[in-house]
Formats: sequence, C-alpha cells, structure tokens
Amino acid sequence: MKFNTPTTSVLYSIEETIKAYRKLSQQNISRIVPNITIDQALILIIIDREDKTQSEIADLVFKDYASMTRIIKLMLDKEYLIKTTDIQDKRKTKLSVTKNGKQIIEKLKPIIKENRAVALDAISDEELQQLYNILNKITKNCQIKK
Amino acid sequence: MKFNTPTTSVLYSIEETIKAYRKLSQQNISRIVPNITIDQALILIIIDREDKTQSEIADLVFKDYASMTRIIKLMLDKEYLIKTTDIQDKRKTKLSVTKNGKQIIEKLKPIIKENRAVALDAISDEELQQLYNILNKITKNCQIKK
DNA sequence: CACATTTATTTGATATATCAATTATTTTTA
DNA sequence: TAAAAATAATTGATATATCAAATAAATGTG
Repeated sequence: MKFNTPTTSVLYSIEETIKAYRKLSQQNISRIVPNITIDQALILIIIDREDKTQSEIADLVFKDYASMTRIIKLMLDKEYLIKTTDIQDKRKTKLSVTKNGKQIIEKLKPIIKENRAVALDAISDEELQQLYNILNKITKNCQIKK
Repeated sequence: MKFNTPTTSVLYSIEETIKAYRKLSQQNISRIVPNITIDQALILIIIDREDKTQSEIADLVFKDYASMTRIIKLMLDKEYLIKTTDIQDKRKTKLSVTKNGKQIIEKLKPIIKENRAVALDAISDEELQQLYNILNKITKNCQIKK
C-alpha cells in the first residue's frame, strides 16, 4: 500500500481525526460551559491537578510559552485562575484555580469523559495500544534533531 | 489499560504527534522556501493538482472557509496563485498556480516527500494500515450528529 | 563582586481556527 | 416570475500558533 499524494498520507488522517475530535469536544463543552475553549478547559484541569510553573504546563500540553501566556491571561480575566510569583524564584509563576474555576472544572469533567468515550467508542484496548505505540514512533521520528 | 487522565488519553498522543510532525515539516520547508507555511504549501500543491473551487479545497484539507479565504489571499499577494471568478457560476472561484508558484512547488515536493519518509521511518505497511483504520474509526465516532 | 549567560515569562508581528454575520449570486418554490 | 431559500465566498471578532525579540531575575565565571 502506498501513501504518496498529500491527501492520502496518514499524516493527513491524523489531522482529520484531531480536528473532528476537537470539534466534537468544543461543541459539547460549549453546551454546558459557554465561553471556554477546549484548550482552556484542559489547561484549567491540569493546573488544578499539578503544581507546576507556567512553562512546565505549557510543555505538558504541547503549547508554546507565548500561547500559554495568552491563554492564562484570558482565564485570569475570567477569574478562573489566580497568578502569583514564586517567592523563591521571582521569574517563576504560581497558578491556582479559584472557587469559580473549580466549579467550572466540575462541570467540565463529565463532558470531557463523555467526549473521550464517544470518540473511542468500539475501539478495543488492543487497538488503543497499537495506536498509542505507532503514534509514539512517529513522534520520536519527528523529534530527531539534525 | 486505562486512558483516563487528560494527559494519558490517546487523543493527547494524537495532538502530540501532529504537532511534532508539523514542526519538523515547517523547519525543513523553511530551509528551502522561506516565507511559506506548511498549510500554504499543501494547499498550493492541491490547487495545482485538482481543479476545484475554494470551498472544495477547504473541505479537502479540513480548513474552514474563512481560513481558506485568508490563506489564499496571502498566496495571491505572493503571486503563487491567480484567482478568477467562474463564468458559469459567478459565486465560485477558479484558482490557478502561477509559474512562480509552480517553481515553488517543484522545490517543495522533495521536501514534503522526505518529511513523510522521516516521520514514517520504520513504520511497517501493516502498522500504517492499522493506524489508518483506527484513526478513521475515531473520526467517524466524532462525526456522529446528535 | 562585576559581568556574562541562562532561565521564565512577556510582547509584537503574522498566520491560522472558529463562529457569526454579510454579500453576491444562483436555485427553488409558491 | 417574484420572493424565499440555498450556496460560495468574504469580513469581523476573538483565540491560538509560531518565531523573534525584549524583560526581569537567577546563576555561573573570572
């Protein structure tokens, strides 16, 4: 089997899948929590769960630091987050989720769970594992520095 | 096996993979053709290959029509493309690649081929087929209308 | 200790994503 | 056929992606 033309490469399928999933997720999230993006939702949950600096969280969700700054800013404006500077190292940022933010998270959790369930419906554990392994191989291939 | 937390879901791996691939591709393309994005590159090649309207091409590459308008505009400015209105249906757009654009395409082709080869190195045809099938399943799951 | 280097974050500029609304042009339908 | 509905593309507003440059603070080195 060949995957030679632009629109028949698996890379193209990966784009298609992630876009379809993002669309589904955003639609379902918007029904319950208006005015939050899936990126913000994921980042909000991670900040609540992990005690990390802004850059560490950015790395975790594959976001550029510049993007992260702006995403955080929007959530500060909406008062989902509070930002303080680390006393030990004033370059660093401490982020914490407000009560308001925590309420949002509680609303988001079941939707996110449901989104994943819908997306992965009828996909066996074996297939998930295969998918995971192949994707990891591709990711590693792409990360080889020259 | 369970994939329950945000950062352990396969969906997360898909994001990771596509971002790694886009990064690799953009870097390699930029070395040979400065000032073109991977999105523009792909769209330029498709326009050259397929005689379709702007919206049809948008559908083909999973782009929003609004995004497509703007991407096209940038390539018109760089004189990679020429745009004319369809005489049969004046709502429609005819796009064609300029000589300049065709020269760019010739430079791009080997890079894109190489990018795919690098990304898919050591991935067997069987794995490719598996990946393709599983991704398609997920895509379909996400597209179910409610 | 002064100065260079590194690290964490921000800002600017430009490209793309997404939704809603608008425009221009068909096509349908009453 | 006139009015309504559908289609193709555009525009506006806002969010995110990416690169480069700038800030500010910490660390390393002579």
